[in-house]
Amino acid sequence: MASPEERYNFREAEAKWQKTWTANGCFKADDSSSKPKYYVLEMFPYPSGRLHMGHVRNYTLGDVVARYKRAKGFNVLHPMGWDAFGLPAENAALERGIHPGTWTRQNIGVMRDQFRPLGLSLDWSRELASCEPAYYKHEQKMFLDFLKVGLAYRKESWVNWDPVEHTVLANEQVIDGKGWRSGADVEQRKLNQWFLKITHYAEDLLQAIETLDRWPDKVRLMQHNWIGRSEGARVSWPLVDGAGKDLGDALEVFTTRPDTLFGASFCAVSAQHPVAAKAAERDPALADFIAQCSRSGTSTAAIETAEKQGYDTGLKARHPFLPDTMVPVYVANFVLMEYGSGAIFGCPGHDQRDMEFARKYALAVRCVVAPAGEDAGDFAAKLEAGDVAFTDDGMAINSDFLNGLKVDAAKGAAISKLKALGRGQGTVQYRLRDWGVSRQRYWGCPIPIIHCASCGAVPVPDRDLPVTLPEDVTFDRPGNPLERHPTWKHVTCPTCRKDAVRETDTFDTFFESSWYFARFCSPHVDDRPFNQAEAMKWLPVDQYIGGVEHAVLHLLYSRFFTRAMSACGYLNLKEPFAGMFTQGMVCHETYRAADGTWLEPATITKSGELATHNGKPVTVGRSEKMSKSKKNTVDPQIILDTFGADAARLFMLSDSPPDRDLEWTDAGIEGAWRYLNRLWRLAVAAAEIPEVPLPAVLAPAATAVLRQVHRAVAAVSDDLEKFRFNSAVARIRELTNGLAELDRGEAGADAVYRLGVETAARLINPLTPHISEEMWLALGHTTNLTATPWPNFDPAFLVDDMVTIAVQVNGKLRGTVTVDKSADKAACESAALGLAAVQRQLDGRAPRKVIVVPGKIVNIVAAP
RNA sequence: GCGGGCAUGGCGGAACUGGUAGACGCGCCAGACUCAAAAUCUGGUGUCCUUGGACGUGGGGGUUCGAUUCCCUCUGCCCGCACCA
Repeated sequence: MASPEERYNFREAEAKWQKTWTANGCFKADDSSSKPKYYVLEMFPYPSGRLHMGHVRNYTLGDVVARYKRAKGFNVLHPMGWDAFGLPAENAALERGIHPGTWTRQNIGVMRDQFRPLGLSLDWSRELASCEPAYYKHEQKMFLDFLKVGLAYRKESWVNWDPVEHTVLANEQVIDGKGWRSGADVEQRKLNQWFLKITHYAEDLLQAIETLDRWPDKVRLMQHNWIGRSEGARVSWPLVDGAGKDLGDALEVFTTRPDTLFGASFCAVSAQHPVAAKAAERDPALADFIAQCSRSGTSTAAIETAEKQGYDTGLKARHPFLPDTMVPVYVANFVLMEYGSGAIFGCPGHDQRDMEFARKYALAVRCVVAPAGEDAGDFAAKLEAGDVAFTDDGMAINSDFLNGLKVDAAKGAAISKLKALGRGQGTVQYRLRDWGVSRQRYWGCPIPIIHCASCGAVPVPDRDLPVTLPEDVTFDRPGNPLERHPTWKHVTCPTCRKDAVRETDTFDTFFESSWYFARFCSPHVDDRPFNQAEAMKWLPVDQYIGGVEHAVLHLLYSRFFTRAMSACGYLNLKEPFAGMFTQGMVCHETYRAADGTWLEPATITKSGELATHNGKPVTVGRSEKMSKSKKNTVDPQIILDTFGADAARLFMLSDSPPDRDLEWTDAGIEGAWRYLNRLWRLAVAAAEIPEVPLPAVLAPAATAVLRQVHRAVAAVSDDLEKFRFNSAVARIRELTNGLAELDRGEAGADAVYRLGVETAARLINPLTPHISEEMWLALGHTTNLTATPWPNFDPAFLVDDMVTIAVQVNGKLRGTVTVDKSADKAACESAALGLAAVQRQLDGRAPRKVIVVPGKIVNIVAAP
């Protein structure tokens, strides 16, 4: 049936507006604008070839911000690109024989096409793909600059080596000590790797977290803990051999508890510590023990709970304060080479790990700190007989010159003494390690270095950049194709012209994502990564949006890169992201058949509480993150085809706060679709009303709705500013409910109705851009909403003349009274006391006390 | 183990700095329109008893005239880190 109530034709409308926006260049960031800038960025996607609901949510959130800020008069930069290097492309090559580059570029094409129907306000003219030489050549240059200023270096380090795949594995790729794909036992190997000196900025990265006031506290805390600053002391313990002879060498130890030095009963070094290696030369059993420690990976939870084990080297260490006291030196499996100096001193009384170790190897336990208010002697006796270390604050005992000092004071005194004796000093230690960027992979950015037998590691000269990946590679054998390519790596040394080989490692793919936000500011310059003036104009990103899974590494690496790029003259900036928002995941119920296999939502039939699959009952599991393995995914393509982009966007925005997980439901998307039709009917009705100014005199009902219009503008603006998109939708729905209920026969009601529908269209435009443009057009406007400023509100309409206040007796609600907004306390009180319900409660008793908060509440306290 | 977060109707969620708990939506119930269905519209919907009340924001306690909101404690779930000396 064809009538004004005809359902909204999203297919036609959405395609039309997408075309119009593109044709008019509505979303191009204007480099010469005088408006204030606003840079909105969502984390760029990996081109997996398929859009998923997580993408839809992520880019919708960013789009709301971009469109809102544009309406608020900002010159908005909202670009899009592809995080295009990475392992899946190599897996595709392995499984299907397709070249990683071909696969990746095909996927980009497919995904770009999938993005279009979402109606995102993106500036596609700045699109980039990190796998193209035009992009990655700049990071090769940057890396060489980092090398020059000492922010990049090469060192030997321990890696997880998969002997079957001939490759290094990331910690996440090692499961129970075995390679994730090969299943082979992972070995600890020493390899020459390139590192970026992120630790150079440890303190600055930590301090500057304070300035990131528009980041979630959670993310700031995670970064804080990741950097892991701890204050302590380096203490040196002169080494003595088994016969008591000084070796002229000292063991460097890091401790946060120099106040407990008098409780020391052993020292321990890591299995990878030089002292261990040296001692093992004369002791095959020790060598075995060390080998055993290296074999057990350092990454899995099982190993972390493993029992503490040690091996006595036979060496002794001389106590820094007590020259006549010696303690044994162990090699221990729980001491990490990468932290501090790879060696510790053990004080079993005041460290639980040391306590366990001491009990196992029958070492002395000596109490040197006792809690205030307890008898030191009794406490010490109990502690030394038990298995639990005391780690709280207290008073030093049995500790010579430290006795009587509280822990903090004792730490200071111990450090002063160490310094005076030349045996140590106060120091700050970080958990943060330098960033190892070498990967033994093909599909990444080549590291621009040439290894020459006589000149060492030589940077590729500028004139020879970029070093591009060879196309003719095969993946039929394990290992890195660059390594076994017949010609690619064989070159002459740029310095001495002798035969040399290229570095065959490529960069960690976090490298590309650490600076793409700057490239977006001037994506077309060729001789530099970006134009500095342009970058400084747009950066920092005003609002960055992405998943919390990148809360530590990607964000920390980008913060580091921004500093490093500044150190090399590319920028003059510390922090790349002024505002950060982490969105929740998209979840769905899970379904399992009787045999335990997962079933896709589309194959489930539901009637009431019962769910079936082909007539057989199905177990409905809890809602979990959409994943291929649990088959609980919903294909955005199907949703877009069935309901359109606006419905998908509206549902994603309205059902949950954006930082929380969202549960995808059929009912939800259908509800969103129904609302769009409701909106459209309002627009069709309003379009019939001629555009006239609001009359001076309005009927009370019309005034009330007019008030509602202004309130909605105020509330929605505030909600959008604060990322409360779900609440913004609720406010708009309240407004349209009010409009639908308005009696149009009353004076001025038509004009208010029209204004209300127009306002609703403008308010919902950032959320559902297509239908709002269509409404705007239907209402007779010749301009686009993309170019229409955000509506204003009149604060006078936000307050009512009369206010309804709650009346309580003894804190319990007994009724409400409506009084003039300027009513004083006495007036409120007498109005409240006039309520029948109040009198009934008082039952003749006089109020003992009356609390009046004007405009809010009257609470009458009656005698009990 | 350490650190952080969350807990509100059948469901998703709202409630600004302590002041009418449950906005808005989903679902459900009843009715209207229809030959019928869909769509749409109207009304209802925290729980328990009879109008009027009583109870109610994970459990227990506290502060307050008044607590979803602040404090203590317990329970459950989620996330991060994980022998970091």
